[in-house]
Amino acid sequence: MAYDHKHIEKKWQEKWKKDEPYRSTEDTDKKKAYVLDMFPYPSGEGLHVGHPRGYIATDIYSRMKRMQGYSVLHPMGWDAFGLPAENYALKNKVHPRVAVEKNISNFKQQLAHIGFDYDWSREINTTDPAYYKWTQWIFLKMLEHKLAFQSNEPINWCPSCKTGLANEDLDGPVCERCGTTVEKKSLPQWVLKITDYADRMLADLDSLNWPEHIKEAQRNWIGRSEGAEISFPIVGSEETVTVFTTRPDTLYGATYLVLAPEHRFLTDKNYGFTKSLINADDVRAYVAQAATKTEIERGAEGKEKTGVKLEGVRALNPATKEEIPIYVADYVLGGYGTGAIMAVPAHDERDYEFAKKFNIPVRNVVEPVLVQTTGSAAFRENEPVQDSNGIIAIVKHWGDEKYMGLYWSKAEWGTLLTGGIDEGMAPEETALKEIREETGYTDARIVESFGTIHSKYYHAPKELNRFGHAPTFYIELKSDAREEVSPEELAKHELHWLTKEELKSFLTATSHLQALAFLDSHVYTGSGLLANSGDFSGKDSEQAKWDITQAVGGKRVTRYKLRDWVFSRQRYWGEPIPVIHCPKDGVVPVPYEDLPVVLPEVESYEPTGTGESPLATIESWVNTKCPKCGEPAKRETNTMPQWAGSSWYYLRFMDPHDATQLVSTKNEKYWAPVDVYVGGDHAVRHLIYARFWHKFLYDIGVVSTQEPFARLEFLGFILAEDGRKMSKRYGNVINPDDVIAEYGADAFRIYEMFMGPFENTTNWSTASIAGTSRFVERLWNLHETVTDAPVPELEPLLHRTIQKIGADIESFKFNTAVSQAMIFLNKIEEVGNIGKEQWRSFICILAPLAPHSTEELWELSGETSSIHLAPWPSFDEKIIAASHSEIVVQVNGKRRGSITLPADAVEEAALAAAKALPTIMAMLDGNEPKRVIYVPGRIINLVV
RNA sequence: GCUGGGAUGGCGAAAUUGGUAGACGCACUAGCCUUAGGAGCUAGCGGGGCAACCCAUUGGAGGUUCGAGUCCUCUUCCCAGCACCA
Repeated sequence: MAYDHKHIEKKWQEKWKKDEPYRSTEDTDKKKAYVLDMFPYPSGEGLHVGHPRGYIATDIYSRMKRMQGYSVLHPMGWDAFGLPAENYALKNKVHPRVAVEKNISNFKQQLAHIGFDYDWSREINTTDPAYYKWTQWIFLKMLEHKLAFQSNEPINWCPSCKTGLANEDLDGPVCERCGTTVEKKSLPQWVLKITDYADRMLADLDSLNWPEHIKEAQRNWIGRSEGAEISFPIVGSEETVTVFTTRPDTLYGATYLVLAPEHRFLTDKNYGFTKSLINADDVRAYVAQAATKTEIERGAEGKEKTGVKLEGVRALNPATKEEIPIYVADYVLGGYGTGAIMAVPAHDERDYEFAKKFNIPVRNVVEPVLVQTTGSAAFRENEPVQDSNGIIAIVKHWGDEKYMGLYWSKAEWGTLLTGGIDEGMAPEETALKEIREETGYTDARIVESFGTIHSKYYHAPKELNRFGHAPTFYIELKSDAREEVSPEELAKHELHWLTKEELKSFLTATSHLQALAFLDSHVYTGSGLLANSGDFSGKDSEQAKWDITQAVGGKRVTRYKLRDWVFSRQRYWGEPIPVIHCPKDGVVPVPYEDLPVVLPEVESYEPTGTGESPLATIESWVNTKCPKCGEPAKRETNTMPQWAGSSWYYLRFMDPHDATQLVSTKNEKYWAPVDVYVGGDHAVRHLIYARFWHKFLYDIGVVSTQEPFARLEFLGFILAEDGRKMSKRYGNVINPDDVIAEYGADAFRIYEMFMGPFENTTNWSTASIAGTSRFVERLWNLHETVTDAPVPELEPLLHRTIQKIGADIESFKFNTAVSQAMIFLNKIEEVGNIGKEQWRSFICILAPLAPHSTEELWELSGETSSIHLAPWPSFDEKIIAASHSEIVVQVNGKRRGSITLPADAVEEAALAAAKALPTIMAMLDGNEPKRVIYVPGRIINLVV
């Protein structure tokens, strides 16, 4: 009889609902496994086939863990506060609460068809007052620990969503939700000091078993950089401009300062130094213009630098004691560092670009040091070194876009024009002289000087290491005027005219390649030897960094890109921020015993757009009494952002019904941390917020682990068959309900896992699901071939299959687990029957993947309890090893045949067997192999 | 530009971590079965050969090794994140 998926799947889904075999318990006799999905946002669109992929993975994983004897926590819940739900409700003219309830029940029904093992008794919903009581509780604790504070700093404001946003809610310069360009707006805001945790969040990333790209994204977002703050006095004033730089070693090359348009010296009229400003109007106009420009405009204009010089105001470079100009320019960001920089055009691309435009001097202070590591001139460590001075010149052809290359045939060595500097002769003079002597060209002009390139190499003729110091020039020939060259010079090298590209492969010395690089980019941003830097000249730039900082009274500081978390939203659908504003006592937290502050039911919850929350209009709710003095006071009307509830929900699953505490110590100790966390996207926001809250809860003793999620598995998306995202807009959405109705939940589950590696993004293919559907059918049909006695032929492969499927599920390689199952199934069909115990083992390891059909087959085999509570089968490595009897015979590393030998056969036996093969005999042609490499159980390789 | 990850048949992919490249599945081709098939079965599916076998081959170029998809150097292209962060 064919497999009737509709009937069988329904039968078991109902039975599991009734019997609750998946109830989680804090069973201290067992090891625990906490397996968690990123809980969904119940949108109105319902699920498409991409959504359940992660849920199927955790389902399979948790089912296996349960069978392996673990106490499993695999819960599900709903993240339902926030803008999407509210916007959906507004559009459809229903209350968000009603919309959310409806969407949740729709989601739950869809999930039920797939046959998940969730413990629904632990379901949570972030919009439930019993839940968000604890979200508010955490906020109050943060307030208590001064991690939550009020601020009036301008924040990102989305004019379409009518609310303030955190940096993390932006997609570049636009609101990630609606795509509207955000504005800057000053509003009283609640802010969380996430930056206090930046260092710990960065350091602890190393301890996490997470995909590298996600850790990297977090490192990027935290954006730690070490540098120095250095103060530049303003000439004729008491004021100083403090700049942040990661390159204090280049201080001697700082030839101007730049203030961001947002710098307080420019925006705050109280700063006296502006009195001496001659062109105040121009400056003010530039600042005003920059303020109206959105970040996208600032960035878009081809990054062409703009700015205005502060005429009449000068700063003192504390190292050189030179007076340098100050500019305002929008390439400096107000929000990072101190909002002011020292500009070093010689060693920073952006400063160089600006300096060229405004004709500001460029002073080289760091010179590259190269070590020749390849070729005959490779530097020899631990051998004596001799200093030498010479020049390097890039010489351009008088007519073509070609450059001079010299090939030294004796040394097999391609160079630019070089030459030693004679005592008392200027490098410039030397360069021109060398061109004349070595090549005869007389009509040469120095166009540019690149400073000195240092290089360590081995000088073969003298059998000595050299540390060369070479001033480097770019020289153009004005004509082909040429005098005679002495025959001995001519004999030494051949002259070639080469394009830049050709020169790149022609040159052998790394120092010459560096000279060539200067032609394209005039800016050297690396480290090296300091020059033109007073007492520090000649020192290593990296080592001198902090000495220079100290010498000018600067201080070493660490800066982050990460901004504090703007935590207020001027919208209705969120957790009310639990504070009261009292005219007398100021900000007063709502007493813990008064939590939760329940979101009031209202008729109109439209955002006002004025920067006030819609809650502000509900007088009866807003007006309250101060908990401290009892006088009339007003409630805070802002709500929390969408990410609040999801920042700690994984803790509530451990103990979802405790009305007296967030999570009991007993349960937290048992379940924490989350062993495997599965989801896509959210690489930065949710994970960084949750880690922040978790570390805070650790600090106040609520949780016992430093990190919430020990292991993270990243989920690849499923695209539509046409390669685009599944969306109503494109009409390419595949609904899992339809797929399941046609092929069954088991085939659907297996297909989603078989599509490709779990972290890969793949296109959905309805045609391909036929393969896994066939697999379930064929598996079903096999139960008629079960015999009493075990089939010996199947033993090795069965054990290998148990081993591989277990290991693959453990490491989230579901695609190869499925493939192994198919291989074994093919083998059973080939053999024709399977022993009863073998069959039971096989369906047991398939149970996590195909929970319905295997449960039915289990029952058919005479069992009365659930297969999902059966023990996971074990395997015997010896039986697996015994099957590896075929070993490959190679000649010179190429496969030429195979022989069958016991795995523990000695080399002599293997060699004899190999030699006996006709092909091998022919290839050896009576000779003995020169060498034999024998890897028992694998290969034997004969070298002839 | 920076950082991280990739590139293997017509397609999704696998490869015991340096040891038979292309497992498994899809699509395709031929045949069988069937009133019919978007069902099932058998065989084939890099190139050559009736065959045993031979040759080529993991984006490209070099290298290390008895042996390289895997390690090293250079290079091209693709994806993702960040991006005037000093």
